Amino acid sequence: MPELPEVETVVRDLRPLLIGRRIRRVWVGRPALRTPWKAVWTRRLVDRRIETIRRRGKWIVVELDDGQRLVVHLGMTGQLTGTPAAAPIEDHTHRIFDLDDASIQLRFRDVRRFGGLALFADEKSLAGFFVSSGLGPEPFGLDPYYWRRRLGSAKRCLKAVLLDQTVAAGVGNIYADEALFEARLHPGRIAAALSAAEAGRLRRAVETVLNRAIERRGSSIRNYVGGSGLRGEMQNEFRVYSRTGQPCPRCGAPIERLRLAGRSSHFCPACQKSCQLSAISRRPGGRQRMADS
DNA sequence: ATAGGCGCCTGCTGGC
DNA sequence: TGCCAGCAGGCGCCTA
Repeated sequence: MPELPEVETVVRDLRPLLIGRRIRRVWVGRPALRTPWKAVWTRRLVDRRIETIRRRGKWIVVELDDGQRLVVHLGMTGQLTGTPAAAPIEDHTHRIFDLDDASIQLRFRDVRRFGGLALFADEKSLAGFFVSSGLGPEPFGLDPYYWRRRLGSAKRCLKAVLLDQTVAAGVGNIYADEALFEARLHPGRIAAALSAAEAGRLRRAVETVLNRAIERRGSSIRNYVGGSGLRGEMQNEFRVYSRTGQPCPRCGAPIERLRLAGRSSHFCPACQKSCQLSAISRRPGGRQRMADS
């Protein structure tokens, strides 16, 4: 569910609620999420103070005063919220952290249980985890040469490349579709076949779309809420995602849906041509790298 | 080595 | 009203 803008919103919401607070008690409901909870983690968290909260890709990193790092992934339906302790505990709440401010709790809730939490001993072991999982750079201010190299070596379609967290961390299904629309590129085009100009357009489109979504506090389709329990607003401004059959906001053609890389992909068949004929005609002597058709 | 497919879970929606 | 198929923001494992 939550992609970079949603996770960023959670982090920004949680900071004023949690920084400086000390964890007093950890309640573990269902231990077996995607990452099983280790009993020692409970002991290691008690009496630790929360120093900072940050985001890396779709991961939330809570830094504790003794150097430990509590990391949270929201999967598809995860919610990490600072909630009034008096509020009723909703179904599918799997972790509750009591704080020294007894009026508020940090709660983790996840209907589908694709998310999870883990505790790392220090920054170094957390960094090692991110490296070993191949987590790519943040999608802001990407080095254009890195971007072109990653696209140029990929024989798969653009949609698959955008979803690949080792290329850039944080883009998911919604914002991949929205970025491809913004860049006027067909999701099924082969990444290696892009011209330099097209690659640059896509790189900038990803930033544009993510920034716009952060300003709107992310997209709430069903489960997503920010760290204070508030829904996002970006779902009202989708140009293509979940708009199959509705008119393209640019040209009015009906939006189409296609299954790519195992995910549904939404695009405008008129604005996002699978063959960019104009790009080819501008390079008469160049290699015809039309790997898609 | 890469890339695609499937499974993990639960809940909701739409068609019959 | 009920049943069932299909679908959903992610990701890791398996296979070809």
